Amino acid sequence: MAEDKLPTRTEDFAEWYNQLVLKADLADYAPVRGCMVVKPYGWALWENITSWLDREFKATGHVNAAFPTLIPMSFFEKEKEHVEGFAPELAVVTHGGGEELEEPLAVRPTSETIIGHMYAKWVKSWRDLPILIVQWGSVLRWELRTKLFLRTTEFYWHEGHTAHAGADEAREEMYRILDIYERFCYEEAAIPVIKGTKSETERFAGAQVTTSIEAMMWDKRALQSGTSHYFGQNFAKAFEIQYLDSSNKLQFCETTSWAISSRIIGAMIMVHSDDQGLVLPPRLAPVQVVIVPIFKKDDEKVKVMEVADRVFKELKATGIRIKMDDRENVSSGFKFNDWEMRGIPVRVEIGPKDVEKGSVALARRDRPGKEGKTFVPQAGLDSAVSGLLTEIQASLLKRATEYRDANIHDPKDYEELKKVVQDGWAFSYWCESRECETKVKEEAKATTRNIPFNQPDTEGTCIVCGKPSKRKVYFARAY
RNA sequence: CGGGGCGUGGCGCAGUCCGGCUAGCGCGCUUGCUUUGGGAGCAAGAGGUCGUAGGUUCGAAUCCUAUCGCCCCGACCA
Repeated sequence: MAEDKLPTRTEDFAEWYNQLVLKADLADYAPVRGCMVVKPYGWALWENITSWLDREFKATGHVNAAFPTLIPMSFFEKEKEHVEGFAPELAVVTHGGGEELEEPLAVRPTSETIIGHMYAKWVKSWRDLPILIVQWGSVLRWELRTKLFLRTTEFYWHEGHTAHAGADEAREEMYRILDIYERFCYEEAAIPVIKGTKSETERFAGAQVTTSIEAMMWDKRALQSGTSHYFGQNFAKAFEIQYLDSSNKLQFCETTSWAISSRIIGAMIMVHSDDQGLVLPPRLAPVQVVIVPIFKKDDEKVKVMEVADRVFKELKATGIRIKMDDRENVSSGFKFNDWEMRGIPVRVEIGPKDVEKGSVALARRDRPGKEGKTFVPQAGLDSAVSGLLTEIQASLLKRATEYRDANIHDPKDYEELKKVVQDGWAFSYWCESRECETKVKEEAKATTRNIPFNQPDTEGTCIVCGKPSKRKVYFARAY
């Protein structure tokens, strides 16, 4: 139950986030350290996310499959960078059936290794390619500091794993997926993102190229919201994924992998939500409209409920996800706050006065309180509501985009860079050397987010060392 | 692992220094009546091996010892 107020975002952003997740009924802490329980409301939101992505993946020729949770430890040894990257966060099963295992089994932190092993078995000929498989499930990483949705020991995601005959085709796959992720963020989550390439140090363990979409949260920190990797032949060589090409030569495959996780829910919270609670984009909201009937006496109840039931049916018939709040043990005021906490985009209030006037009160969640409330006629409500949902969706994206753009800076020199990344992002030329990147990380606590695909035509000089440099990068403090 | 804090009904806490009688308070929960257009009121209830295990004592939430767990701050990550 959402019974009292959240701390404001300005007061304590971290605590605002923690309480919001609990009070909006999205998730709860599990009895296991660092793990969360995704509650039905949170899972419904996740299902809306996954079903959109699943449809897009299938539309681009991908198929779903499932691989085991347990992976032989030895698999991780096969790719040098991969093992170095993941060894510190592996959970390992050492016993089974009361006896110690001959070979310990890792609980998958990601599935490149076991899938690579299987692909090696399945691929013989160029005719077997490409393989375009997506696995939906969860993985486990032994994180030191956890936070609901953003970083938990176990988290939910999809991982796409593809194998191709040529490097160009594999690279195209990586970009194709990143485009789907981008489209998801803009069209569904109403989150503006920047597509780009990760620096060498920020790259996925074992990848040749890692691309990402980066989003700015309300506190101006960056959140990597999706990634897509090109492995070249790294994993193919480690796992011997080979095929005979059309001229009967033995070749290594080119592979990719990519993911969006339940972390995206954290992003939606930190981009859109306000001091009243959760704000959800209408396209993903599990409940888009809630009806709150208001009455005192029994005769009022009969009249109000008659209208409320009719409105409910009319709206439901148009395909809107709608809920009737006919609880009688809580006050209307409580319900208003309760649904605002849960982020329902549109609230329809129907009271005795509305019955008389043939109107309803429409409240939009992106403008909380009385300001967002208008009175509209009951006639034609379905189009008014669907119009409002569309408007809210667009307005959230617009607001987030303006906020982000207003907080991306172009510092004149290194001193200014160190200052602006404390409360925003810097977009600066960078020589792409590890030294300059490390310096910024150590002195400003900001990392390179990505080198965007869209670059200015001009060239410049590295913000850190002053050497000529061709491309600009985003520096930001990140989650 | 290093530093700081905390374990007492579902949640948040008081009580611990200085041992004492039926272990309190707020929120939530249950039941009833009155309420309901921006977080309702009254009344009556239910609910606790005081993290765990030893010890000291006539007597332990309180003192001693051990142990477990959790949270926050520093090095990794979707």
